[in-house]
Amino acid sequence: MKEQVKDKKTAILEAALKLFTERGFHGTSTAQISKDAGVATGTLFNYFPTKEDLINSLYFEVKGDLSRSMGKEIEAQNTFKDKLKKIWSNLIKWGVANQEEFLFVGQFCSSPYITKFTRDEVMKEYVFLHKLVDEGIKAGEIRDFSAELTIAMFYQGSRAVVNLIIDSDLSLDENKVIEDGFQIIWKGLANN
Amino acid sequence: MKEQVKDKKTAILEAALKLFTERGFHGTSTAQISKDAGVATGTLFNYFPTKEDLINSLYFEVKGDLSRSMGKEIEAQNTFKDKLKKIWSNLIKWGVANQEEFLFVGQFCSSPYITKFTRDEVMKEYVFLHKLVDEGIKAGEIRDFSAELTIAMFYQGSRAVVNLIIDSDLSLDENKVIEDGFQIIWKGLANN
DNA sequence: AACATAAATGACTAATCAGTCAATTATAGA
DNA sequence: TCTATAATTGACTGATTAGTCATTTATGTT
Repeated sequence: MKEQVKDKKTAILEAALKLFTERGFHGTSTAQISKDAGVATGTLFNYFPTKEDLINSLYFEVKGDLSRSMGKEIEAQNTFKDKLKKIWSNLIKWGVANQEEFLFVGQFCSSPYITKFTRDEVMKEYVFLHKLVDEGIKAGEIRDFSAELTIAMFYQGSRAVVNLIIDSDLSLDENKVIEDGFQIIWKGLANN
Repeated sequence: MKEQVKDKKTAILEAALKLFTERGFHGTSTAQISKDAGVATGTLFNYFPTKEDLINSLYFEVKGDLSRSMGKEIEAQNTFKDKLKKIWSNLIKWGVANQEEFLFVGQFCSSPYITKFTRDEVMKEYVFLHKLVDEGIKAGEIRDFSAELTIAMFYQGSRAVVNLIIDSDLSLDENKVIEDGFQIIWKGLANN
């Protein structure tokens, strides 16, 4: 794929991300996306046959980025607790640094425009978290609740913290609330 | 307001709830809402001057219902922990029993179609939770993190549990996961 | 029954939508 | 430079949209 081609495709995806997040799927016209991206309406449909293809591609890209960020530097952590803490701060820092993407994922994770295929593809990238939690339970590091419940509480907790940081005025100490949040979730999950 | 009048208004709100949840704000036409509600398109605009008025009324109603359900039988609980536990199970049971409403609130809580006025009106009903948490902190029942963080973790945790119950097959023991979830969040928040 | 008022109707409109396609422009190899 | 192919364009279309309004129907009072 040539230089300029990639630029246009990227410009379309970026414009779509911003507009979908601001105004939703049906609230955003393809004409508007094209205009924001600085391309003709026809160009959009060269890269994405339909509007649904566009949002599915976008969802896939964003979730992939989140997944990669989440897993960064995990190997370098020695203890299970440190690994979980790293994932916690990775998740939150990604959300704060990529607020549009964070809101987009929140809005469209259970949207009917995201196909089962896209959902399944995305899921594959999160297997490692499930594995890690299973290991943590087996090793007696965290309490033996279902891994699904554990992951859901952990993930939603991290989203709660991001929302707090986003909504707050600037006086809020970001690192403190990340640390406090982890204290809460870790104490909740840990074995004793 | 007469009997039949209320019926039509209610029918419109119910149809709107279902369709907005399924297909989003712009994805749902007023014609479709009217048709589902069994009224003429003009009738909808007698009760709600614009589509935005409709969704704001709906949001207000649903959030009010959630708020009232959340606070039920709190006075009957003796300890702070029991009060929090009651709120926890009230929140989750409301979500499970009102899945459309639950998804609607999740989708539209940060939507641009909900006005600041509606948001502020809704907020007023949640003051009591903030007060309760403040009291709990003062009494040394729960740890001294910011009330906002505490409430956010608690609320998102309850949503995590509802999502789990909704998505799961029927083999999942609902009461068990409510209880387990509370164990996690309570251990996380409690002082020692 | 006669009247007044309120509620309900659906055909209608101007605007906007996703997606098409014939024509144009840019790129690259010989 | 010539030719072939790929990328880009935007005017266009049939379908759909939120909202209007003149008219009809239902309700309540005397």
